[in-house]
Amino acid sequence: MGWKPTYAIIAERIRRQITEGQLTPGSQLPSERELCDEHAVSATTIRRALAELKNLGLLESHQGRGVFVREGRRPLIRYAPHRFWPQDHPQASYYREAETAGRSVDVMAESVRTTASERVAEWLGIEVGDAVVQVTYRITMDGQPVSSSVCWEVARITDGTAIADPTSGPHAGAGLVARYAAIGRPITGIAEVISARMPSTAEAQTLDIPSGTPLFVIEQTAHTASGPVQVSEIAIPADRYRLSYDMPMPSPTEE
Amino acid sequence: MGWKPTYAIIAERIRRQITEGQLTPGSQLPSERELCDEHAVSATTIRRALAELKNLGLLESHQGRGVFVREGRRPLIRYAPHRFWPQDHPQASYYREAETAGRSVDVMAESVRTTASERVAEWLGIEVGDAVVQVTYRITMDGQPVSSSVCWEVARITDGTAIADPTSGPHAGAGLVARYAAIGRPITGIAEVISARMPSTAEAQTLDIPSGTPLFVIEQTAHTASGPVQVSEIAIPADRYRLSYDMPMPSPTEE
DNA sequence: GAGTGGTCTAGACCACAAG
DNA sequence: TTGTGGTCTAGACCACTCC
Repeated sequence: MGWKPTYAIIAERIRRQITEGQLTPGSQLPSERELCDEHAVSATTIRRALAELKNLGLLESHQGRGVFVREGRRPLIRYAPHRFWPQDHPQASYYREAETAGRSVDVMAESVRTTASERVAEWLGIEVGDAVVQVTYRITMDGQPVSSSVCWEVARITDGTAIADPTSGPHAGAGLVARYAAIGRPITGIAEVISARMPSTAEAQTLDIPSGTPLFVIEQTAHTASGPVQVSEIAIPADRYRLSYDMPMPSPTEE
Repeated sequence: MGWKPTYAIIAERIRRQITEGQLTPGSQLPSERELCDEHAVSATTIRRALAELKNLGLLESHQGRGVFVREGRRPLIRYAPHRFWPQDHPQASYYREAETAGRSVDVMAESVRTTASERVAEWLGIEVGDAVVQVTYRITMDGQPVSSSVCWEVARITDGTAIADPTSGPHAGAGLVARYAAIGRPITGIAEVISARMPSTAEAQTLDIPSGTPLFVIEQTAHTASGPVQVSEIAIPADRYRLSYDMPMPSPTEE
């Protein structure tokens, strides 16, 4: 029962060196060859031990340079539902989040006009093949990508209005509540469904996700009185954000 | 640029066999030795390819038996804030969730009286060392653990009331809103902060988490008019639940 | 060029499951 | 007993980084 494989023992040793401060964030570990001698095991066993710790997000390796103790930036907090409210400014909420965190934000957005897939059609309550405006976003803060998302809007509703193209015009960069308020279709509610999974290798690459870090996937639906008008699939590496939801209870006096 | 390591190519091949239905959920793969011959590579390379897919949650292996395609149960949905409302029944919400999913639920709860740690004290707005009631829950559905949580309540508030011990008395098994309503301290709001990370080996064991599945960690705070009365740290394997949040917007005219 | 991590090989031994 | 996955070894070659 008490037995542990060698690689796990070594991983535990190194882990303790990190938590006890002998290995500080950003510092470099001895090379794999040196670790082999130090622990008197073969290279594969050392590699297996290091792989465990990389998978836990404690180490990161760079080919040709070495293995280093990861230094984690504090995750931002994504406040809901506050983030959706256009308080003083109608700007999209990540601008405020970056500002309060003292980070510089960069947004890449591309919009294309396309037709609804089966999934999007059902989600938006329209027919397959109906025209939709699809926008892909990629948001980086201080050069680090923090989210990538795809967003679909019903073209029939926004066509000919000031918000027809989310990436240009007077309301570019505005939050969705402000945008739909501008065309007289106020958002009545937003629903989010959160899942978490490991990123694919492609996602890990484009979002610069260290191994061992999961991905939040948020399916967001914005409703108006006449039905959903915008849906988004938002991917956020879980080491960049925490998701906060504030849920006030209606007072029991009127029950 | 286009080069991929052998193990990645093999992993991709096997992955395609799964997505295209040649390997059905629950079915067994050829043994590692057979796969070596089939793909003309060494055992380590095959193992590396299988490790990738196990890490993605597509495969699971059992020593002495073989490697199998995992069959995933559909994740439940945890509806917030609805789940907190004591609609017809004051029962805790997982009972309803299990019922609608047609699963049998089993709850293990243990309460102890202890003192507040620094973290819990700050969280609850009390002093370090103040008396708290700590409850640990472990909820299983159809024999599969779906969450484990630790919950702290301010003893000064509940002492001497009908809800002093959350695990016994007339309100055992009731939701927190119902419980605090019963002592005349209605919950005015609930806040949740969600993070996701990979489980530790201990967590993976007790929650029966397959490798490659992250863990939701929810920090939940229940507020009354006079401040927080209960905080919980809830751990949920991300393949068991999706987290839904419904956020209606107050209409600009009234309410 | 020297040192680093990344990949791969061929083979050994072990623990576990099933007939 | 046979076949399975799990661990480990010793050594090779490659790609990358830095001097």
